[in-house]
Amino acid sequence: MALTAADMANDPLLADLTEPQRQAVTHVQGPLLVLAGAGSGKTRVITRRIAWLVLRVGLAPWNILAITFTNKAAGEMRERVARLVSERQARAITICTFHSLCARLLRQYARQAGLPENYSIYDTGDQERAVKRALERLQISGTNFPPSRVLAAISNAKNDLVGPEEFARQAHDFSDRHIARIYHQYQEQLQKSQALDFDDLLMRTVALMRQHAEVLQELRERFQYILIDEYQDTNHAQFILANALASGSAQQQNICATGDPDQSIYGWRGANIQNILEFEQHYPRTAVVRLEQNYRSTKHILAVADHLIQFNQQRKHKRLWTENEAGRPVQVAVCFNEQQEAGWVAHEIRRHRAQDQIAYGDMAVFYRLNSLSRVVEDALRNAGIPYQIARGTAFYERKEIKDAVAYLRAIANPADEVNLLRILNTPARGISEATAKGLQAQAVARNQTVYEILQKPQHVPGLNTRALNAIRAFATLLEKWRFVAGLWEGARGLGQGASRQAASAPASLSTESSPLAPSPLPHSGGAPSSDLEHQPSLRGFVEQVLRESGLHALYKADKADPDQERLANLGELVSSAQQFETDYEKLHAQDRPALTLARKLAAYLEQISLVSDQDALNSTQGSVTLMTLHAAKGLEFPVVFIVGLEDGLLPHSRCRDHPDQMEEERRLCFVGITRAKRFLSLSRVKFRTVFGKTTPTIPSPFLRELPQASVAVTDLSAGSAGPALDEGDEVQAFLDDEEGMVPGARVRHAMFGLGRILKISGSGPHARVLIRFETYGTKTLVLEHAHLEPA
DNA sequence: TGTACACGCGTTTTT
DNA sequence: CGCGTGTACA
Repeated sequence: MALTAADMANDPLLADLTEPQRQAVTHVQGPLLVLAGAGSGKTRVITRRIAWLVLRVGLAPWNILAITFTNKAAGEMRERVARLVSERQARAITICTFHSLCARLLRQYARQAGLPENYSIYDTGDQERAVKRALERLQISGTNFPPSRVLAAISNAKNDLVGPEEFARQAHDFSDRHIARIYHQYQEQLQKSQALDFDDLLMRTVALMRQHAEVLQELRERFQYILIDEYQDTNHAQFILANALASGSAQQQNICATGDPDQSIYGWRGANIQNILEFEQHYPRTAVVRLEQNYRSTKHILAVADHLIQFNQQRKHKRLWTENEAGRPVQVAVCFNEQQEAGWVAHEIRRHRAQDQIAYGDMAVFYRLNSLSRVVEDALRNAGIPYQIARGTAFYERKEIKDAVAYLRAIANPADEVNLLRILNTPARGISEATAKGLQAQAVARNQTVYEILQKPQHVPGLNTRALNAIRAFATLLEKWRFVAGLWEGARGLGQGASRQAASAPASLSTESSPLAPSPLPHSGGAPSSDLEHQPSLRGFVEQVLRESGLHALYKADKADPDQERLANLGELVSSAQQFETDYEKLHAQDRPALTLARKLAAYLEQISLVSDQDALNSTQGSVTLMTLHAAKGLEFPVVFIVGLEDGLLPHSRCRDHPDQMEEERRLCFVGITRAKRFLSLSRVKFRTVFGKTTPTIPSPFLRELPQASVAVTDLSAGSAGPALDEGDEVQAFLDDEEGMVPGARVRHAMFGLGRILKISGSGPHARVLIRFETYGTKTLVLEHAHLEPA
């Protein structure tokens, strides 16, 4: 469609956009790549584009699929789109993460995917338990193959769509061959438990599409327009998935990717930056739009970010620019130790509030490691500054919550052994370790699930009456809950995989407005409680389970927790169930079959599995936000503090000697810097205490890479109490290129003669120089002791 | 079965 | 340093 300039100026969807932004919004046919620099109005472009497709092109909302990186981003995008189109239309658009899309598709096409509709989703904790069980079964020592490392290997394989068999074929060294066996056994465990891990969600969806042409066809017809945000952080499996959906015909390929290679920070998690760099090769007809004007930050902040990122070698050249005011120079604070650093941050926060009238909610503190939050928290608390934190120990990872959720998971899917075994004797109900082992052994011997064995424990050898009674009581309890939830198998043969038949209904992918809604699946066969009127609410059900399981009593009597914090957390879980139920009922008000307890429970469990910490962050204006640099992606704050700019921390020590990872660390720093709108402070400390050990630090090399004209250094370390500082530790030591000791300079050493400096790391007495000598090769020397002379 | 203590271990970042 | 796990005891 041909649009005149006048058309555009008059269209409220375009009027306030720049030329490149308009191009991105109005491009309709064929692949589109939007390379959006930080703060270039990407979200605005995406939401306008969706509105454009719906309102101007006339596309049906349910033909649009928008994929975001977090659930929170999805929610916000839906909200912003709803303001442009109607509430109802916005609801019909599929906006979600890759993982929740897959979770829903796998439930919708459970039959074709070879899955029960009520499969469990395993989180990291569940995965570790499953790996441990696999190790046990294989008689492999967990010390040589730590579950976390094994899981990382498995996860990498899955992200590359490499299954156990192929992994085994490719495994050539000792370690890989063992991991191959563990991988295989791990999958068996999951299969038996009817559980999927995060990576399986993607992998199984790809498999579903590959094996069922009719499903793929249906999905292609449904999702005619695909938008993927944060494309630089997609992995191989996600690429394949998106590509499969978008490749209906050569004419179609209505795929729009937005992202910024400079903000790719999830390489360690399998993200493949090549996906975005090679987008144009994948889709030859791609229209590329570059958004390089920044609307977010001051000139100084942007100069710092831009200067830093230019140090990355493997990068498409790009320059960010802004018409915003120059603002204040970026502060670099040198502190004595982390207490002083945190105290300084607290002080600055109060100052910004008093002097600049900036609300607490408009300020944030970023750090590389979650463990660094503690000191900052203490300081803010002492200063009386309210804060919220993207928690390191997530709500759903707390013991008591995992216990409670394990009950719900086991009720929904009794085949789920990890969760069933977790609750078997929690709270203690007379089922000993030995008894549990006996049950498991019997399950293996008879090739049945532990749940099935629980139903007829009399066949398990070596159980006394007490154990038998305990088991029967527990089994009865479980069945009762399943009955209440409408999941009871009733007369269906218990002997032949009853749990596999258990009918929990899927969380439907579509809404009432979709004509392509899947036909309602048969569910809750015959259970009397499928009568809506007589079912308890989800909230009531959760309360019932907490009460009757004894969990409530257990934590009420917990002497190790005098403040009853755990009990309060259980209360919070009940609230979350209620909150979910309210939202869910509103969303599915027209869809009576979706309102059964069984379906609510399944949907609730899915949400719990896929929700992340940062989704819980509320943007209330009342408190300062603390989070990791990774979590900061996609956000912005008028005031930003980044703490811990030290070598080994940012960049992290594991990245040393890995140029690729080093560049990712620089991007991470770049992401943090570009979150700031008006004020930015970077800080480092001279002595940091880690694991109770205080050690001198080396400044982050990134500090040397900042443009001096946009930086103001403050040294707070000198006046502080504590061990005397070295005399030579000057304020600007890390920024100054003193005495001509800069990379590239020629120098003379008393013993090694002439050479050229390749690199300098650190400052003051700890600075190290890497020199290539003409006759002695390359050496690293301590600057202080080397007594170098300019040559 | 529950409690108490010692030891040892680990710490990147997350859907 | 702080947590969780594992072991020894009551």
